Amino acid sequence: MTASNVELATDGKRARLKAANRQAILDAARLVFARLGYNATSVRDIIRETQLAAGTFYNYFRSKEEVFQALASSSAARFRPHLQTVRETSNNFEEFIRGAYRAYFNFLKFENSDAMSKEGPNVALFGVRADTPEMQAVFEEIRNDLESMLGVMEMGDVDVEYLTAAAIGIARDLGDHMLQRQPVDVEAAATFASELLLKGLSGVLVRD
Amino acid sequence: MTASNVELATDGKRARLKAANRQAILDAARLVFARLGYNATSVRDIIRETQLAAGTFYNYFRSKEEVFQALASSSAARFRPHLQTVRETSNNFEEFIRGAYRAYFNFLKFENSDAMSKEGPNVALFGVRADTPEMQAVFEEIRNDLESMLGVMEMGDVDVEYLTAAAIGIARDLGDHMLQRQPVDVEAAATFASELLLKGLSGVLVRD
DNA sequence: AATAAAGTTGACGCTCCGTCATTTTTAGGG
DNA sequence: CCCTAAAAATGACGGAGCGTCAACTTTATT
Repeated sequence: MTASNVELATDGKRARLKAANRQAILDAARLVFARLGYNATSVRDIIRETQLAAGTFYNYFRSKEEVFQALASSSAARFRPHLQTVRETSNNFEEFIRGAYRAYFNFLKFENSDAMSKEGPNVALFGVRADTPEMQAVFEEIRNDLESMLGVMEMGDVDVEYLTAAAIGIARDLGDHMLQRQPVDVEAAATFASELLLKGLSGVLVRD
Repeated sequence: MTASNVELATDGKRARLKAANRQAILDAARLVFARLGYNATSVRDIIRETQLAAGTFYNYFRSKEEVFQALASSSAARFRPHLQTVRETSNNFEEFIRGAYRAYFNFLKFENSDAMSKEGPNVALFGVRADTPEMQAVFEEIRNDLESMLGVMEMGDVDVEYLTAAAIGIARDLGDHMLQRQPVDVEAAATFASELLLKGLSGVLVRD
């Protein structure tokens, strides 16, 4: 290794190119999935959109599914900081719920504003039917949030797993319908979901 | 045509065989989807499970997608009578909601008890990401139910489309989680969903 | 029995799959 | 600067699935 290690950020041409190629494949996949729909897309369609050869694809991903999962994971990873901000700035359960729905619907709106997917909306996060570790992590994260915030309050008990599932189910389907309306009204959807869940919570609480 | 038309139900060997072949393909598809998962299944995998030749498949369906949609439609069609019964035997909004969730979760339990799908549960109805006309019809049906039942009551206004979306979203995701628990407790899930929605409704009502 | 109509069949040309031996590119020591 | 080893890219290859179609078989009709 040379004494003066000038390039710190990129760390050699090798790694730089590798990252660039990987990203090129991801970008191409995103584009082609949007253009043809996931099912109709072939690995060749994706690789053809890049400057790379067919075989090179398999140096980076094992299959079309794996690229999709990588996209889904990255989507979930991009969302997590938003959720983190909401968690930090919320002073109570209600604020957290409202903030989380607003953050998710906003995220959905912007993720879907660039490339319109052919097979329905929702390239992003929950709408997608991929169960990547990253997505499960978001589920667990929300579940933990709900659990701790409800625990702090002087309230009865509740099936937190079901509550989380319901909260996410509402987000998914309401999100789909929100995106189909013109113009897309994030606040309206967030308010609807929040009110429903907050009031509904009183129905599923079991007093000790 | 012969004067004495003995066979009324089946109406000739031609039609009988056609129906049998179609059903054989559907059965095979259901089996193979469950065995390999939808994405990994090929048309050849399906046809190989029958006594038919490859080309024959295309006399009945245009693609794997179309078989899947047929299965999804039939699932939705099987569910509709259950919903109809609930509608007829319910005396008020609350009974309808409780009955509908119970009916759906029950349906889900039995539809998934025979063949375990590999790529997650939910071959049935909503869990499936196919938007067949038959499925949209169920959405509209529920939407109409909610609209008319809420209209009859002396209550405020509500965004019925969003309410329907939320109700179905809850059903979908709660249903997934219900199926993963041992033993599957339909009543618990139905109660949870019903209480949540019924109480939640008061949150999304806008007084006139 | 003869003919028409409907339906089945499997082979065909095509595309995509994932692999792999070969070639090209980069890293780093002498 | 050069030379070797490791890393990575390449595209051709065997295998499989795709949807079609001309030939064939089965059913209906007169």
